Amino acid sequence: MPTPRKTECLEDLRMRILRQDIAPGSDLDEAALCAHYALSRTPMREIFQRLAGEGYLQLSDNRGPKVASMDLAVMRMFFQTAPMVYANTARLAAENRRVEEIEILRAIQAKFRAASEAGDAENAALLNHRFHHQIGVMAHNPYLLPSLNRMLIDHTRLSQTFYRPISEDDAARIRTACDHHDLMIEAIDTQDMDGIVALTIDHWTLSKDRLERFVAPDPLPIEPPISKDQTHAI
Amino acid sequence: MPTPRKTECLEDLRMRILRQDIAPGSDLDEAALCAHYALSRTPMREIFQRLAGEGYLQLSDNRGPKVASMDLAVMRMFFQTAPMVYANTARLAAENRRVEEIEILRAIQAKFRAASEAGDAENAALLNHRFHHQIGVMAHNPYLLPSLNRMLIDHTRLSQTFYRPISEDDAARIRTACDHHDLMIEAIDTQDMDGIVALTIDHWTLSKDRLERFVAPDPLPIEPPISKDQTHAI
DNA sequence: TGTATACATTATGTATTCAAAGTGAGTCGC
DNA sequence: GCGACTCACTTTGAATACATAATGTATACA
Repeated sequence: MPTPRKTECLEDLRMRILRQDIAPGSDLDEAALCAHYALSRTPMREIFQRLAGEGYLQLSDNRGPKVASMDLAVMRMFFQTAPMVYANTARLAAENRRVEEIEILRAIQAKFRAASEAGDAENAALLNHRFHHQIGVMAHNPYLLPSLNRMLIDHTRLSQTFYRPISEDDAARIRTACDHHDLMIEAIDTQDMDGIVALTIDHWTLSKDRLERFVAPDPLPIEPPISKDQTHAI
Repeated sequence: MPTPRKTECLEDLRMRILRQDIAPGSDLDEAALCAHYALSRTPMREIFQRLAGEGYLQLSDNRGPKVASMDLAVMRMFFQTAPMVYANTARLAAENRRVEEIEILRAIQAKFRAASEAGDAENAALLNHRFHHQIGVMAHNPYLLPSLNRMLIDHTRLSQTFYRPISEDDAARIRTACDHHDLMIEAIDTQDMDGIVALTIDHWTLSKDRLERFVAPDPLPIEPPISKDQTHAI
């Protein structure tokens, strides 16, 4: 393993992007990050390359790295693609999961329930991410996993406000979502293919409605508001 | 743009992996590649990082990079996942394509037809790759594209023998596949959603049967033949 | 006063050097 | 004679030094 600071930096940057602590579309300052994590430029640039490969960053030549943006055209694709990717990975997870992996999923869910019931919105969103990522791992499908991971990045960024209940109706939604997770674990455990697909669609539909309310362009758009990429509105 | 040698090296390594010129599962010699492409270790390692992000290579700590392997467990997933990914990206391409992109697709198809009719198996496989990649680009869906690209890497590696007709029956298949491409272009052009999905499934079914015949584990397996990852046979 | 060009400064890309970890061969002890 | 340990060597990771390209500012000229 390389220096622990490198791993730490990698994890930390991922978390900060997922929490929108670093805003979508914003530029990263290589020198500042090097100083902050006490790393030289070489490992820092390796981290950038890796995060770009995972979909967190975008790299272009002779430019600093930029956090993946979430413009309206992309968001439209997000809502169009998510149910398919989620349903298929969940089905594969039920098919291919190993018993020891189910315990990992249960452990994540326990933490998720605790965080969401405690009103810890930030950690709830992150643990929800880990829950669905674990399902992706359990699918044992190297082709679908990169797509799922990209969906989850934006899903988690969008859901930053999701677990911060405003109305009693919102709180009820969160409880339902949490119960969904338990049911999903059982369906995966018993390899109930039809069940897991139906549950996943229900789970998606629940969050979809609320997520759509928070869809907005990047906080401080870098590109001009009207570009040829944004031909469709949501 | 960085030094042209770097771009050249990146492209060349991709091609060599797709052609199975570098076998799946084999290790890459950093020093040898640096010498060959007249690059120092820093840009070469950036290339490795990037290729790993795209799914061509696998990196692990304190080890040389390894070409993505194609063991039986993975191949099973390949055949299970491909129709879904292909059909969905094709449908999205028909929906979201821009007119100027169709011309690019036609140009690739012209070259593909020439190569396949000339019996140039290697270039036919590579141009087929570019054709389907372009459809992926035209889908304008950043979530699905990484999955499509990973599928295409293995599809192209598997199909190395596909365009080298043995029987007249094989030759007929290739002609059919080529005609499919033309029909697909038209369906995308006219935004015929149902048409493009049906065509894509047909196209997949055609190649599937022949691909399955060539499924084999890595030429020189590094891992022992029986590992806990290979619980399923095809 | 506006624009264009040249120069300075910053930021990005590459090469080299240094450090640490893994690997293999040889030898010593049992 | 077999096994384990040590030392040398090879390979990988990190840091620094160097080169090149991009950007912004200032000045000169129209």
